[in-house]
Amino acid sequence: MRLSVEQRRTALAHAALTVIARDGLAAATTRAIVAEAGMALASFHYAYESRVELLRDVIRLVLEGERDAVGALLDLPEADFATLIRGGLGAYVGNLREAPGREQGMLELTFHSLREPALEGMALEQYAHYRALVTGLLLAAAERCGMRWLQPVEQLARFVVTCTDGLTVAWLVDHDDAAIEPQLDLIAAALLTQAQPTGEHP
Amino acid sequence: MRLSVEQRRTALAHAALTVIARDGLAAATTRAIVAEAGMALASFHYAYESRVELLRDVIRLVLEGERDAVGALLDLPEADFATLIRGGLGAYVGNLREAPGREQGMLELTFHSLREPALEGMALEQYAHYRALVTGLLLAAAERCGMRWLQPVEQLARFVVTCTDGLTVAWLVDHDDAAIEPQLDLIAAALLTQAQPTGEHP
DNA sequence: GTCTATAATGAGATAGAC
DNA sequence: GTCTATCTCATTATAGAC
Repeated sequence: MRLSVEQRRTALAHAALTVIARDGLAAATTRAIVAEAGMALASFHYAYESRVELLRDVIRLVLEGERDAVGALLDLPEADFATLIRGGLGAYVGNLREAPGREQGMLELTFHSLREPALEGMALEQYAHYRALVTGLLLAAAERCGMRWLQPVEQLARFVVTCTDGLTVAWLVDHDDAAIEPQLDLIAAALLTQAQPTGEHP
Repeated sequence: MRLSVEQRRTALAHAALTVIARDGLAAATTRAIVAEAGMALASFHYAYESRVELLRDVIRLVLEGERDAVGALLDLPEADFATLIRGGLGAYVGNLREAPGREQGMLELTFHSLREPALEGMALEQYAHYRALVTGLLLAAAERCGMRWLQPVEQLARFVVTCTDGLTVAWLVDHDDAAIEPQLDLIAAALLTQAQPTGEHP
């Protein structure tokens, strides 16, 4: 069948993400990727200039997917503020447990971006995106519950991303579910100290 | 000059660590490592069975170095508890700023260990070591100030390692020194809520 | 547009002279 | 023990037939 360059690029980026999540970035050679996509090796270079050009698209692909996933979350359930915050953190861990290879793959891509000149700026873009998403969630949660944040939300979002990154590494290393819980409690408590009722919803 | 196998292994592990910190794990080929060590390629395989066998030694080398470095820290200065905790976190960030490539390299090694069957268990060993070191520091700080921890110190140590990992990723991505500070404050505050005076030092 | 075949390079590992 | 030279394999990328 005949595919447009755009279709081929999309298919390859998806295949690459699959391979990266399953086998790691180092194993995501062009050969492994085209095998996953069911294409001939030459088709890769017809669609992409080089492997790093594909990796840029992989990162952007994931960021788009996350925006959609978080967008669906913005319709927050009825719950008290503490439950909402703690539940949000728990939801991230749930996602991590469901797709650990994917989270590890994204961190591998981040580190690779930091070493590879051709990917300069991609890690920054990635993390600016993460923080923007969390900022949106923190604002939505506060509004939902008539609370306001006591320091710039961007700072708190950065703290949340820091914590989720750390939790990701820890869980990937030992898969210790029980050990995650008290950490989530500590993080949630730290966030709660940075919020107070607006007074508009008495 | 003639070197014993042991001397050669040590020299190669040190050279490997240098290359990994400077250029990344992916660039730490056997060729790059022997070049750094000023050896011939064949000498590598005289000392080591394979590349992964060397990587095991690299991880162990770093862990030993950290034990020594932390050992020197255990003689804690006279200071109030909050200052000590906050200062300890700040010290880690200082180390990160001084040797960012090294910290990135260690995370790359961790992820590589998780993907490479021949390195199975190394990541666990690495993180058990990190947590043990932090546990020692937390206990020493509490004792120094007549405080006791309100939950198992191992849990708190795990939380600290989680946070430092997250901070490492964040700082490696954007090198934003200013943005680190409020996060350290949040983390330190979270820890302080988990300690109280023993009453033995009133 | 798609494929097979192949170039060009760099990797880990080894043989064998000294 | 140490070296040069080489093997073998996997990689990215390209040429050129269809």
